[in-house]
Amino acid sequence: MDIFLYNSLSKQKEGFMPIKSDSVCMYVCGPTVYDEPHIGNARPVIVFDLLFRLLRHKYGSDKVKYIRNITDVDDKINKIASQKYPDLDINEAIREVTNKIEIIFKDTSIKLGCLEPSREPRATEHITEMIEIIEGLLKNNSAYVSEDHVIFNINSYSNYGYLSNKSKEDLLAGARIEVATYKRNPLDFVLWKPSALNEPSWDSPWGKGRPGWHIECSAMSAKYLGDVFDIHGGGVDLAFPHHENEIAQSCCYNNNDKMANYFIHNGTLNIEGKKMSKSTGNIILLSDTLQKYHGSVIRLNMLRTHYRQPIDWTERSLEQAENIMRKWLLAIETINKDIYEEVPKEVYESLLDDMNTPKAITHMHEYFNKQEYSKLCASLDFLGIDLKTFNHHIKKDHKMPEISENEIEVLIEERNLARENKDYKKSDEIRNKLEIMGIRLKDMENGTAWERIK
RNA sequence: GGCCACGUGGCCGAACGGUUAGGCGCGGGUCUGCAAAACCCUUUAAUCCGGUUCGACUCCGGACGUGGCCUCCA
Repeated sequence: MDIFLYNSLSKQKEGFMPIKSDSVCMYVCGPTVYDEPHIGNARPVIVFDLLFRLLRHKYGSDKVKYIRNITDVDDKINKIASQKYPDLDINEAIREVTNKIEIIFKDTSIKLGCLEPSREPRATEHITEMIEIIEGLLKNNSAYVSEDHVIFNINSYSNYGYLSNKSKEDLLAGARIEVATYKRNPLDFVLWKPSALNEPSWDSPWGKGRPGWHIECSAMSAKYLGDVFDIHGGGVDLAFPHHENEIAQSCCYNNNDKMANYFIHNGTLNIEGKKMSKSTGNIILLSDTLQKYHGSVIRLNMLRTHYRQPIDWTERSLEQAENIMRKWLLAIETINKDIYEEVPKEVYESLLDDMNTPKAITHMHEYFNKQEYSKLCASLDFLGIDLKTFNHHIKKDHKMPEISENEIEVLIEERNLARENKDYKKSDEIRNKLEIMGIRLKDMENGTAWERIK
């Protein structure tokens, strides 16, 4: 059975055929490490982790190469670095910022149940490769030097705009771009730019400077995956200009008509019905959400929406996801989780069909209803939804009440004594008292259990 | 203004040219001293206007709405 994926190049679902029949190469645009990861960053991380898992299942875990870059050269980074560490040398300050954010990002990815990519190359470690491509583009007349900048000449690539379905004419017509004096054409973009003293810089044939945004992906994807590879992924907002420019650069440099065979884009994310936006403060940091919800809940909530659909990220949907998780967890506790179980057919086939996770989750509800808990468990495992640590998360909650466990136990005993004496007024008082403190009692056949409520 | 995606029941969210999606929530019930949990039952749909068709939520056109990209935010 083939994997079917929606290819942004052809604008349709296609059966996936890798270049080499027995292995797969995938490149995904990773984070610019200048600020703490937010919920919007989580979507591509989770979506492409799922694709990685799916490909590994089909082709073998050692047959899939997944490269996710780390963009650690960017003017936003410079700004933050000089603000945060005004006393440090700019390069050291930048390293402080990027190292710190990179660690948080990786730690967060793990909490979201994501496997580590095969490699996470940093842009600053590939300046040489970028310069090499830029030199080649100059030789080709695909680029020109102007006012110490190296600029890509858009007219040297006839297919420009194909991926994002834009014509050069339309782009020019709608251009609100302030035309920089060093650009011959407003759509031309920067490959290399000069650096001021307070900006990071590397030596180059064009003087001390730094790379433009797009060139790093062309350089790193070629280095680790080859001139043409199977899958290039990222958020749909990257299709233009980022991926479009990458394609133009890579194809002109290699004299190819393609960079990757499949471009896969995940949809955008809104928060409580409104556009996510840093400037208006409509943004949710993953660290905040992770304090309230386990990573598995975030992951399940993300996968309840098909990856190409826009998601409206709401507190309510998160609560729903958590309800489902709790329900499933209780069921699964009754079975032996250590018995290895292959991913059930219905779930696997749903995922093969352009990663239809909502459909897969529907099947999981069916398993639950039919009490086929081992199938449910295997499905969760395949989706990377980790029940074991979710389990711990619930138990951890129980250990951190504002009143001590001892005090709770004492009150429970007191209440049970009252119940035996049919003093229900007193027993209800105790129940209410605990409820106010966030402790809910459950009278089971073999005693009274309690749990923290939110 | 240009290009694109989407608009399903209280909420989330699929499939499909003709048959009940599913989940969450609400309501009712069983259980319980009362609750909670669990289980059972129940509820409802397709933004609007045309067209194609024996038949459209599903295909086509238009309107309206939401969102994305065109401004180095995934």
